[in-house]
Amino acid sequence: MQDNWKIRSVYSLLLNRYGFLNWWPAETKDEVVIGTILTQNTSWSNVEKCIKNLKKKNICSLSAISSLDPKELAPIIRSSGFYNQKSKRLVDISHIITERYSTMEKMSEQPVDELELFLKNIKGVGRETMDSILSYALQKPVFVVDKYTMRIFSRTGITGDSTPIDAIKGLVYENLGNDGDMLRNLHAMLVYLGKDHCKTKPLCAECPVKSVCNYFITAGP
DNA sequence: CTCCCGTTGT
DNA sequence: ACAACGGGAG
Repeated sequence: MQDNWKIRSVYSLLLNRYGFLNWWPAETKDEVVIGTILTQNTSWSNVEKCIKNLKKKNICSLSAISSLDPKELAPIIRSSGFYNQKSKRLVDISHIITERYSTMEKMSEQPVDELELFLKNIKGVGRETMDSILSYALQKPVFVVDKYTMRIFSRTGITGDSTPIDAIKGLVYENLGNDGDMLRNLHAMLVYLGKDHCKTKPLCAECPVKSVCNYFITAGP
């Protein structure tokens, strides 16, 4: 057990600023899965339009998408970028999930280890997408590590520059516990912090965690 | 390391 | 016009 005061400190500073966020904008579990694929290397505003298009056509569900031809789906999700890849991946994952579990409800009854093995073998589902599905669609107690997490943890000095994802997750579980709602809230707050302050060119002036951030204290502006 | 891409902000 | 932005596969 490696004790890391800074991570606890960052959590409470973030909670202070953002409060409890009930996050991942989606109406259904299917929609979360669809969103995790569409938002790969893409900002959320681009994804929203796709979701809107899918809803308008009444095909915003895994069962509907599973019977689509990627060729006809591609133009509908165009605004998310990489639409040819994502179109194939989306039809593929919809097929595989509905085939195996029928519904997301059924799927969420399975233990995490089994779900991990299952998800990890799907093309187009990498670490972050898998963890996002586990956490936000299936309500499992999993911490999602994304680009913002890495940047914020490394700048603050919570982790080193290239700490592996598993180590980051371990650090979070050991110091903050593994309550699902808390883990989802932490990830959500880190996303907000990343968008608001911890950008490539950081805006430290109003940053809620600057008091414990190595980047601000030493190298910072 | 390269390819896959549209949207938003400057 | 052009830079910033953001995951995964091969």
